[in-house]
Amino acid sequence: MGRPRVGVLSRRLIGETALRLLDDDRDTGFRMSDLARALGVRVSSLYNHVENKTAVFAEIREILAERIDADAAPDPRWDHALRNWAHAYRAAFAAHPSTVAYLSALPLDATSTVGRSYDHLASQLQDAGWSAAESMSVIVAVESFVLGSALDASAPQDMLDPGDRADVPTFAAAYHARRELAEVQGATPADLAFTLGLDALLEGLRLRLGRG
Amino acid sequence: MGRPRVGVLSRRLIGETALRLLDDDRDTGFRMSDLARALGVRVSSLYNHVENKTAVFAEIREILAERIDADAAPDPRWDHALRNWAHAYRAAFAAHPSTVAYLSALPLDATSTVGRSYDHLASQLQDAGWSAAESMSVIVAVESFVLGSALDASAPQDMLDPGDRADVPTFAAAYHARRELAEVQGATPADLAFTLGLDALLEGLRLRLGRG
DNA sequence: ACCTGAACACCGTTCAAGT
DNA sequence: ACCTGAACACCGTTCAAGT
Repeated sequence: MGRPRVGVLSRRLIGETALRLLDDDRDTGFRMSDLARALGVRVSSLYNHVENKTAVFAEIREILAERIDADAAPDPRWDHALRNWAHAYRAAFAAHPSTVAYLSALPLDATSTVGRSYDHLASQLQDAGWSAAESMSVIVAVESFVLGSALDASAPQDMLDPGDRADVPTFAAAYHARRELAEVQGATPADLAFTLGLDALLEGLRLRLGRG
Repeated sequence: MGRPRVGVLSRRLIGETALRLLDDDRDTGFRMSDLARALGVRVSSLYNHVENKTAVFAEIREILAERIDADAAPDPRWDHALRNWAHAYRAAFAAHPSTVAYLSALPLDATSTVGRSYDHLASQLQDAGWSAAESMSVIVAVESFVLGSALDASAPQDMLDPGDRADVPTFAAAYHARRELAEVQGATPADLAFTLGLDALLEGLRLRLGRG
């Protein structure tokens, strides 16, 4: 066949296709051969655009990072801006649960888009009175919470279910109470923990800033 | 060879050895063949004790969970108990950074030891005035933060380094300020974010409970 | 009940050949 | 510059044979 007249592949297209495959089949991940088939191409062609499979995941993260950056509504109040960012961040993962396990394993890096989000938030935090060093810690702390919550949310629903274990009665009761409360509120149990935790975290941060 | 007079392998021993291998070589993970060699045994022997490689990771988690449960100092004050648990949790991961990526990908489950920790904490939280449903959310929120922070801490030190990028000046300055502050305090940047975030989270939770 | 050796299966990656 | 086909390499897992 040789080189096609018009380029059929690109790093971005490969990433988008891989993301779609992950969404379609939550359990099994994707194989490079799946990816090639979905793109109407042979496996070896992929390697003209990505170094290896890890680079495909990195591209997926870049795609999600851009979405987060675009979706996070700016707000003049630093705590609201942080909250919006956290919600957009988590929503991106919630829309693609099966990516979480792969992306969280990739060490965070300062890719272009991620770096830009950091830059905006750091400015705003420092304007509000946080020191330069603290502003980084605040961002990383919120991001850590979001990532951990996304991992929790991506786990199978009944993964914590104590079932009929008699040795942990309080845990079992609390587990079912949380599940029922979530159902009533039309949310998932993971949503409840995320909202509760994020609100508490931001409240604690406000308080700390207020104290100087 | 056939069956040895005295059993040389066990699920626990396999897990402990795998944990040691992960500690020794941070980058590459371990192969089942590495594990067998370290145990003085052939690969196929392992499968008499573990179903597959994932089960080895599950055993590692069980080992760490027991350590966390043993190390978390109880305290009559619910917020201190939570804080001690969070610190023990993170310390376990800090001692074995290369496990974090693997274990965080394993969905949380209610293994015996983890379930027991949950049970104790849930009791204490409810005694302090949290509802049953809330007590679960509080525990999950704190655990999510710890896990996310552990992922952050396990990433290479300079992974966020914006380097000489001119497009993100505030981020770059904040990044270096945090690094210097950490050095002065004899901690890692990840430690600073963890402590700041955990304190804020607990402070926010105290406040929320106080408000009813 | 449990270790061994050999084979299998799967899949990521490489590379010379082609246009 | 980029797709193809074929081969390679690595490694997790299985299983009949042995004690």
